[in-house]
Amino acid sequence: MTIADVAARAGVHKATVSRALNKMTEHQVNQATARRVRKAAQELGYVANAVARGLRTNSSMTIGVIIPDLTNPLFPPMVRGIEHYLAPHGYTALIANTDGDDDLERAAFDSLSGRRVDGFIIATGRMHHELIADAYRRGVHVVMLNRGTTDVPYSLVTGSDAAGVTAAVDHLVGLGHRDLVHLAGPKDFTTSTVRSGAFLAAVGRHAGVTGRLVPTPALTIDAGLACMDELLRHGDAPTAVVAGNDMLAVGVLRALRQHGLRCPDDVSVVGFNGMDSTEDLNPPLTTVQVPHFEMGTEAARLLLDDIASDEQRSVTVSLPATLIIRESTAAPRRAALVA
Amino acid sequence: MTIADVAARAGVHKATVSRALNKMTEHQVNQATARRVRKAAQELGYVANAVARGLRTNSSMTIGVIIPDLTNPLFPPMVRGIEHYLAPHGYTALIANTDGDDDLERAAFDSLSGRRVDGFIIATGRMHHELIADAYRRGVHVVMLNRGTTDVPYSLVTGSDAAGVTAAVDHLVGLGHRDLVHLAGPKDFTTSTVRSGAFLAAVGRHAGVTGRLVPTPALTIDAGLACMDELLRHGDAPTAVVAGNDMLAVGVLRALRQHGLRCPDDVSVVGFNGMDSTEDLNPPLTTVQVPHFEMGTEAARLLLDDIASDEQRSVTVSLPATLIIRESTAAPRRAALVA
DNA sequence: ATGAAAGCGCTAACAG
DNA sequence: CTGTTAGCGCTTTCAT
Repeated sequence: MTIADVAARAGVHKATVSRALNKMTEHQVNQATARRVRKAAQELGYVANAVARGLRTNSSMTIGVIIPDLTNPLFPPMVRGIEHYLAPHGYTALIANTDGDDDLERAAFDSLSGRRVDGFIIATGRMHHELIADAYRRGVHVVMLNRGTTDVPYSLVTGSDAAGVTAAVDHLVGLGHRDLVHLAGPKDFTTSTVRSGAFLAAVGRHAGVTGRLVPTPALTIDAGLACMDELLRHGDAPTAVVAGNDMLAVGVLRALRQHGLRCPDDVSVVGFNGMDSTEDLNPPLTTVQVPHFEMGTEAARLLLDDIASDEQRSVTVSLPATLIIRESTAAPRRAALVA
Repeated sequence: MTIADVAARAGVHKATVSRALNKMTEHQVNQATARRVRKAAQELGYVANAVARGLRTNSSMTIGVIIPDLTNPLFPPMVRGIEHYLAPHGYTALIANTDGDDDLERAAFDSLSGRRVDGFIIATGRMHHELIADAYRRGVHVVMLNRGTTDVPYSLVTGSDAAGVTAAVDHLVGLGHRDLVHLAGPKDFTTSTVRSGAFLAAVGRHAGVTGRLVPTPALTIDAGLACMDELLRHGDAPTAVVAGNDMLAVGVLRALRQHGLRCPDDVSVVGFNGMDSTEDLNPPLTTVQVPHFEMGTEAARLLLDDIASDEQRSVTVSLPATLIIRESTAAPRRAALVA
C-alpha cells in the first residue's frame, strides 16, 4: 500500500494525499477532499512509509539511546522515561547495549548514525571519550544522561548525587558514626568523582569524623564484596559504609555475612540509586533514591528541544535525590564500646 | 556525505561505489578499484545511509521488539539476548514498551510497522490478541517470546515452565509438605495456564498431597501481598506456596512478615524466574531459574531465519528451567505438629 | 485548492 | 568490470 494507491482510490493526485494526511499541511486542502482521502486511506489500511519520508525530509524521527547495561536496574526506568516523552512527539527510540565495551559502543554509534537517527541520548560515560568528542565536532545532537564527559560541552541530566551523598553522611553522623568509608566506584566515572568530592566535603563539615575513600574497580556486587572483604581482613572496617551504588551495597552485605558480621548491628550500610529490590534485601537497605524515570524524560525533552531549534545548548539538569531510611543503618555498637 | 561524493573522489561511478562497499557484490569489482573506493570512503568519513538503502531494498534491517514492561527484571536479559544475536547480523532492535496497555501496544505496533521493521519479537501475550491475528493475516514475520497466543500459529520461545513447576513441587513434597498453594497469575496469560496445569499434575502424582490454585490479578508484589494476606486472614494458609513469579513471591514474603510469620519456619516459598536480586532477599529465595538471555537469542535466531527464507514456521522452542534451592524452603513445622 | 515534476541516496537491471 | 538508467515512496517547490 503506497500513497499512489490511496490517490487512485480517492481520485486525486499523490501530492494531495500527502498534504491531506499530514497534520502540518492538511489545512491547505479542501475539507471535503481531505475527508475523502482519509476515508480511502482508512479503507486500504494505508500506513505511511516512514523510511521514504525520512529520505525525503532528512529526518528519521528516531533517537539513538546508548546504554551500557540494560540489565542494571538503573537504566530501564530511564529508558521508559525517554520513551514516555518521545512517543507522544512521534519519535521512537533505538536502544543499543554496549556492555561498557568501547568497540561495541563505537559500533552501536556508527550503526545508529547510519540509520540517521536525529540525535542521541548517551548514558555511558567514561570521562574522556573519543566517540563523543567526534560527535560534537560533527555537530551531532547529543544529550548525556546519568554521567557526563568533561571533554565536550554537551548537555547533561543527572541525579543530584552530591546532595544525596551529603544526606547519607549527615544521617550516619547523626546516628553517632565517626568512622565512615565511601566505596567510590571507578575513578574515571564522573559520578564517582562527584560523589567522592561530596563525601569528603560532607565529612569535613563534622568535627571528629573521619571519612575514607576506597575506590572500587567496578560498580558490581562482586566489586563490593571484594573491597569490603579486604577491609574486613585488615581489621580496618569502619562502623558505616556509604556505597557508590546499590550493587556495591549488596556486595558489602554479602561480605559482612561471610565474616559473620551483622548489618546494621556491626556495620551500617547506605546504598545509592534506590533500585526497587533494595526494599526487600536483608536487611531492607537505606539508600539514596534517584529519580531515574524523570531523568529519562528530561533528557528526551532537552534533546528534542535542541533538535527542533537546531542548536546545541549546554545545560546541566540535576534532579533531586532523596535519602530513604530503612533498616540497614542504626547507631554504631562498636563506637559505643570504644567510647 | 553521499555515495556521489565518494564516487567523485575515487573517479568512478556511483554504482561502482555501491558495489565495492557491499559485501555481497564487492567481488564484481576490480580489486584495485575497490581499494581505491574504500580509501576514498574512509577519507571522507562516509557512512552509508541505511534509510535510502532500506527504501530501495525494501528492508530496514531492523526488528521491532514489543515488551510489556522493561522495568520487570524478566525482560532486560531477553532484550540483551536479542541484541546479542541481531547485532552481528547487521540488524538493530527497535524496542517499545507497552505497559501491558492494549492501545499503547497497538500504537507501538503501528509505529514500528510504519518504520518498516522486517519483523517483530513480541513478548506481550494475552492469549487472545486482535493485533497478532491481524499481523498474521498480513503476513508479518513475528516470533512470540515468553508467552504465546492460542489464536495464531506463530513460533514461540519459552522457558520450560512445566518442568520448573514440577521440580518445585517435587522439592516441596520431598521436604514433607502436604498442603501446597500455587499463586497462579492472571487467567488469560498462557504462562499461567501452563504453570497451573503443571502444578496440578505434579501434585496429583503424590498421594496425600493437596494443591490449591489461587489466581492473582497480576504478577506484581502487591498482588502477591494481597492474595497471601487474604489466605492468612481466613486461617487458610498452606505450609508452602509456589509463586507464579518472583514478584508474587516477594509479596508473599511481605505478607508473612506483616502477619508475624516467618519464612521458611512457618511457610516455605518458591519463586519463579530467578531474578538476580532474589539471592539477596530475606530470606534468599528458592526459585526456578529461567534462561532469559538464551530465550532472547533463540527468538532472534528464529525470526531472522524466517525472514531470510521468507517463510513462517511455527515451532515452539522451550528452554530448560532449573530449580535453585536457597533458604526460603524447609521442612514444614506445622505439618509435623499435626502429624 | 490541486496537479506536475523533481529529487532525497541508494541499488538493481541492463548495456557496453 | 564499469557505466547508464530507472525507481523505491514520499514531500516540496512551482505552476495553474
